[in-house]
Amino acid sequence: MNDTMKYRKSRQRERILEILHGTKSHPTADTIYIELKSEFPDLSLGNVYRNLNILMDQGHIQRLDFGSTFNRFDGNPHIHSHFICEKCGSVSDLEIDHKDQAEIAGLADKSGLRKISRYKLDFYGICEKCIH
Amino acid sequence: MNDTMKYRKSRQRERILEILHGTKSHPTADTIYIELKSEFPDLSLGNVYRNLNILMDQGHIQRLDFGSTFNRFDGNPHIHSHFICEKCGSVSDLEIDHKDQAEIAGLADKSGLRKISRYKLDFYGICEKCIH
DNA sequence: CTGGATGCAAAGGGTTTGCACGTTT
DNA sequence: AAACGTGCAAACCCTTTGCATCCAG
Repeated sequence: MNDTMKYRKSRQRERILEILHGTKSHPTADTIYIELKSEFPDLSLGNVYRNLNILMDQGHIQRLDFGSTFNRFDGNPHIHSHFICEKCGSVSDLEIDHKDQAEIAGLADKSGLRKISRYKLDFYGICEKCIH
Repeated sequence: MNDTMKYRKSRQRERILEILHGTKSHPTADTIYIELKSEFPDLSLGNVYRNLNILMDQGHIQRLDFGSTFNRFDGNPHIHSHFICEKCGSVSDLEIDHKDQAEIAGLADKSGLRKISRYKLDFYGICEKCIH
């Protein structure tokens, strides 16, 4: 898949993107599938995956993975940090100052000859709900 | 699995740990399996996985995952950063100063009520070999 | 009309697991 | 002897894919 391919419009794909834009929960493919199943009774999980891949290819979303067996999807395609609760598994966005981001990017440059294009910084712990 | 379980000694498990301690390549389970197959002709891939899980449970190694379909394993159980080549897929360790590490850990604290226990910072790009 | 989009079901592929046998303590 | 370790093969589970059909442009 690459961006020279052209995609038609599809109601299912539009709705998937809308869902991802309308939530901060970073849902799994299956969660999206369940949510849309009432709207599109014939919807198949395979098609959700197909459309998620197309949306990634179009640069509208990104796939997240934190070591679990399944992936999560994020309606924000730009690299940003996440906080993963090790108790309930929830994933939330984590804001980092631009200034700090630059510092982090700088760290990598210290270490050699590689050409670094991006980094991934995620935090793990116990979320506010689970802490009590 | 938890640390109240007791494990016996097993030659296969010892060798898996030796291999992980003796390489910087962060091999996959399958790579370890292939490497040990000549030494233990009856070795099964399932047993490699079982032992990798036990070694993780014992805190001797860690599992790494960078979004590929398969995991890699690291003989160094302590959190540290990696560099992943987006062309050849190789994974190498990346040293970060203690001072800088403290800074990164501090970033997370700025952002709220969560209890953060660890972070994961990995860099992606093109490695020295692939850059030419 | 042409070629992408979909549903369905099957296939993929890494990882785990049940079972009977082997091995450590 | 008791219980963990192993090989083997099957099962798991998320994800992808082949195919016939449907639908957008």
